[in-house]
Amino acid sequence: MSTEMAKTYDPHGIEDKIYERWMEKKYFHAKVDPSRKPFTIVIPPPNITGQLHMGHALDNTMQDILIRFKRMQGYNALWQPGTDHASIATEVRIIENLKKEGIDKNELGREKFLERAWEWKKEYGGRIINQLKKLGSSCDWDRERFTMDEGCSRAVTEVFCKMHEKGWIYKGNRIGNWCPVCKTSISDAEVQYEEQAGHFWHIKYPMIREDGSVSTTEFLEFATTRPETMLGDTAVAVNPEDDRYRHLVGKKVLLPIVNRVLPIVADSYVDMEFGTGVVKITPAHDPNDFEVGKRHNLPQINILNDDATINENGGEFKGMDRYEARKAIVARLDEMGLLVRVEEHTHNVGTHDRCGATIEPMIKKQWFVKMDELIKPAVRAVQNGEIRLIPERMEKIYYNWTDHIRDWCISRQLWWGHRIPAYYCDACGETVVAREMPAVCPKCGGVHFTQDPDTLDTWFSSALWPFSTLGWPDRTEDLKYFYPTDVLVTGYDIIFFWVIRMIFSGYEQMGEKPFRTVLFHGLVRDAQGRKMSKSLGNGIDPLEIIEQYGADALRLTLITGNAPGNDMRFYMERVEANRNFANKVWNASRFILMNTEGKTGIEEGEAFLQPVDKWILSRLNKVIRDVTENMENFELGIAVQKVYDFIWDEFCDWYIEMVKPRLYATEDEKSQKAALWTLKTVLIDALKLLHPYMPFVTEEIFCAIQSEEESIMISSWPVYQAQRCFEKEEGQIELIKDAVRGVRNVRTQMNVPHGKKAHIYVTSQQPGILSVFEEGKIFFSSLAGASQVTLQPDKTGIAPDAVSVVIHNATLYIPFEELVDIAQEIERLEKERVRLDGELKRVNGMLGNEKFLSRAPQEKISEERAKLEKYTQMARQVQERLAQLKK
RNA sequence: GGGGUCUUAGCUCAGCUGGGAGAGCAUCUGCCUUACAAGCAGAGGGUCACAGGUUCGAGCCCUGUAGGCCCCACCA
Repeated sequence: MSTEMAKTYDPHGIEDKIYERWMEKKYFHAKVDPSRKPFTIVIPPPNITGQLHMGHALDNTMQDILIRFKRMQGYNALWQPGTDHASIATEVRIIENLKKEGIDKNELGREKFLERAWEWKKEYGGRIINQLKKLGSSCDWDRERFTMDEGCSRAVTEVFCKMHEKGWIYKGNRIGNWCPVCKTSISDAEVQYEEQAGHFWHIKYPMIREDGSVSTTEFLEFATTRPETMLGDTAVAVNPEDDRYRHLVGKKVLLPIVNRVLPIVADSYVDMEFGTGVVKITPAHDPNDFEVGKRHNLPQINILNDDATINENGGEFKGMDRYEARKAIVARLDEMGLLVRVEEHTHNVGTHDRCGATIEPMIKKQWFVKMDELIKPAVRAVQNGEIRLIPERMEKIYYNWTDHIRDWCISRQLWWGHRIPAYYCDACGETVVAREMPAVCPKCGGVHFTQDPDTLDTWFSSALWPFSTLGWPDRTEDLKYFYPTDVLVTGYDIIFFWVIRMIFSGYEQMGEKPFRTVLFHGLVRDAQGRKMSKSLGNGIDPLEIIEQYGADALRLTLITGNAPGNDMRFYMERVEANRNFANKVWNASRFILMNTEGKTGIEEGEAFLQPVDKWILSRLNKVIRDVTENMENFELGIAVQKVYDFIWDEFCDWYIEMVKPRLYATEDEKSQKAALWTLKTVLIDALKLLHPYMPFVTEEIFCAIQSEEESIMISSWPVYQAQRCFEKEEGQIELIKDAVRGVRNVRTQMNVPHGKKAHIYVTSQQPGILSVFEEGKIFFSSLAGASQVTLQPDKTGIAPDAVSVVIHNATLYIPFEELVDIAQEIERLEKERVRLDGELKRVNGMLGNEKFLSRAPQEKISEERAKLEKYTQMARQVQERLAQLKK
């Protein structure tokens, strides 16, 4: 960068240029190095279909902050990147595209379809990676992985086979969730319940008499939300305790339309209080009924095709769509006089989280992972603190899931994904699960096999991500060195899909946790607090924000102003405010650069530090300590807030303003060098503290301001230094600041024009205080409009109508030429008196309380005593002044 | 039905282990002071939802009430 820095910071061009340089220099690359401590984060792999959205931006900003922080602290920091094949999401997109070309998936065939999918991956898989780069993400791109690459696929097969050998993966005929649009089964976690307005149809089935004839007078009435499922009814059930129906148990009713005879069974599942206390039982299309059916050995009659049209078991309704059939069946029942009434009814309907279609419970042969044993170490790890969840409340949500866990349905009737390594003997049908296609059937000796057509749930491979990306199942050096990883950063919305599954997979396959800490964040919502969604069109594109305001401003916006794990609202005003901060940093740096340019021997300045230099160094020192501590506790927003306040308030608004006169005065070279040295030193450390959050602007300035180090991102993190702690000077400068603020305040209140200077008298009985002001005289002329500063023990010679400012141990007087409104001045001092009286009352209340004195910590008591002393002293000064004025 | 969470300035939110209520934006008043008007200086504005309790001391801990949001379960 040239000495000519632009007046305002423009991130355009700068960001891309810096990122390219980082890449060329391989700063992101981490290699195994036993002499250094590793720090590892694996990225939640974005879908190859994905476009960067605000959720990604937040997630990756947090990870980048942690990685950059640790890298600067000297850790061998690895951020392992990659992408997810996202089986169903991608498959849906490819089918859509095929449709546009008029091609049907099934006609195309599996092989050709997969070719298309890989082409898609090639074309779009890198898109989101480039978008992550725009954000500044310092991932080790040389290690980029993909859930379906050779290594990850091998890991998947390995895990499937191992768990099958253990008996923890099994194939079962069970009722599951079927998506009739995607034509695949889905796991419980993928079902999203939506409240929908529907109907409650009250229907009655005629009783069958002892002699087998159908009663025309006796009926059993019940209600249903899905009348079409009656085609698959195989019983009606009542509660065994229900006196109304007890005598009917064992008798039969006639299922109208299909004329099937149904037994009346007793089952405690039926709630007597609800509806009529009678439930129709459809074992093939309802999970509860399925269980009831098993208990009573009821037949299961599947009435649906895979596309949710009625199959041959539906008789005359065959071929109709499920909802058409519903209408037709209701109409028929009405004709038959069996429809009692229809009620409006809102109920929860299960939908597929990908396509929104209403799912149908169906009995299918599917592969499952048995969860009861697998989950145990995962629960224990969180209980005993081996894995820490942040914020802590996530633990309860975690247990809430683990306590009610059910077996995980992992097979999907899709083509894009890891194909299940199960092979069926063409001759005898024997199932062989193996890492490769078997040569000979162990049962019949047959040599021809057909592989299971299904693929695995996309989360099956992501569950292995923390170790598959490091080389597992091979015992690689990377794996030994970087595993377990340190932090996982993700949204709380995928705790069940992903986090828990990684944890149990880590323990099962690696015998160890996959990460030490899980840092959860919330959702980024729009300014009205609504979820950003395509359908609402309220999404804000992070790339547009970066284009307009820069990545640094976006990052800061996402990281501040909300507590960990909470949702946040995204406001353009906040982005602007943060862009302004970047500009503030830029301009402060520009100022320092302008003043240091061409100056030599600045480093000599350290020997001639003045109190104000020591004050800012001491403050910086404490900020370094606090910020580091906050970051180590993952309090990222709090940490950066402190950096922000330090830079803007203390460094820019106070320190820089305070040293300006020393920079402009050339006669005192030592003082000037001390100021320049301090400016540079504080700026560089402050930039370092800020770098994880705002990597681009800090790098640009860092490179311009110094030439010793080639990049801020590989510079070392500032550390607290005991010798930079200057308590005395901190106290002195705070006193000066109080006085300056006081003077400014009265000047504004008295409407003194900005250019008008005034003589300021500082009076104090304490010589020590006067000497502080002696050194601080200059600040009053530069910051408080003083024409002259006079120090003296009392008010001798000061105009009686001078305006006064009371601070601790000193009173300042400002005589103005114009007549001062005495009444107004009295009012102002009265207000001050009231304020001080309030403070004194509070302090005296505490110190007058026996119990406080006996129980409060000593430190707190002496703190309050010091305040008592201070306020008493100030109150006395105000009183004295009031007495004078009222004379 | 089970669980979580929120209620703090006009708005959006911080407030980490209990010890004198904060920020950004907005509002008002002055300033183009040679780093920055994307700025500087100053000001106003809060019974920390309500009611109890614990404590020397509560925005923070406990109990209850009211209202909002979310997750899980899915009673046909």
